[in-house]
Amino acid sequence: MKDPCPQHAHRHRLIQPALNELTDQLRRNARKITAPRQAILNVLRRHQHPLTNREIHAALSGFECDLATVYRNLNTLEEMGMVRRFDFGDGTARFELLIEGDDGHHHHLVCTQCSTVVEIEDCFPAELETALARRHGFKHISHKLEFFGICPKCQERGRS
Amino acid sequence: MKDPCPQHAHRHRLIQPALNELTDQLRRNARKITAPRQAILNVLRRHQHPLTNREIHAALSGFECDLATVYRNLNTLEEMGMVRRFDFGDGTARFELLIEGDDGHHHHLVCTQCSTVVEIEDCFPAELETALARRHGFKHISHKLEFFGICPKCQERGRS
DNA sequence: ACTTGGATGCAAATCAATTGCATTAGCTTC
DNA sequence: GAAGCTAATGCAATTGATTTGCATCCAAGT
Repeated sequence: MKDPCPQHAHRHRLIQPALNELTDQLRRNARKITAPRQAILNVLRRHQHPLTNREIHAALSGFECDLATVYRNLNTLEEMGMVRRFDFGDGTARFELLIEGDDGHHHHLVCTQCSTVVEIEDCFPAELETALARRHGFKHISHKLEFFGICPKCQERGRS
Repeated sequence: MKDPCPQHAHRHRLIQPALNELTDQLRRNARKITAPRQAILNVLRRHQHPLTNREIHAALSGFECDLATVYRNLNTLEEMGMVRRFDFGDGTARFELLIEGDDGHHHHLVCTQCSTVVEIEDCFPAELETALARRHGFKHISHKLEFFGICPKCQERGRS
């Protein structure tokens, strides 16, 4: 099978979890294995970069389900810790499938012109974050971090 | 005049720009000095922490203007670089007045229970960001970074 | 004072996301 | 394998933030 998403070939982690592993996770969480659910997981499994609800809905190959069902499922999948929600500040949430055992913590570099997404390995330094929490007396601290810029291709286009 | 916003007394930078400095900035940008505009700037000037359009609209003391006007003004003020837009991921934008000459770059620590906001001095290390941009060939790189956690007061409340 | 284009008010439209409700269909139990 | 319970779904309507069309108004320049 060829890469389902060539423009995101630069993504590092390209493990495709087997579908039955995913359904097992559902079972363990006392969730029913429904057709929409499986179709959605299949889409997420094949496109391992942040997808909007709408994109997921559009990518449901063959099988159709209501957009509201996609929204509902991504919310429950997030609660279950099977997907991670990202916010690129454009008003629509994006989701990525998580690999079991991996908390999926990572960030993105997004092109402000063509929306190309690169997965980033860097993260805000943990010791700074800990110090920050202590300094202000906060507990259970976390962060949202995304980078924005102009990708190489759009720089080319700009010059032409 | 007492602090207009006691629960944000921990905010460090509490310079209140004079209203006429702000109107000067408008003039320099060929913007008309209108009553709604001044009222909005006045609100931002008095409450130097992130405010939603709705909050700003509600805080317009005495003077009333349409909510759409608030939205339009914050967009133009953002274009002019007089305010900075923040996104805490709750679906509504927040704005802070910028001090002239300061690019206003900073981040926040937000309580996920009571929404208390603390301004943060830390930032993602510039050298890491530069390296990141170079590594992926991106230009004009920037980032969005916000921290979330449980504030001291809510920790108390939780225990009781 | 006169003119003009930006600014405003008001209502309607968008757009993402959620929700109420009747119906359907997994999954457990017998 | 049928019965029963409840989650899950489809569909339509709703919410909430934000934008926009349009007629009117007014700040600023001449």
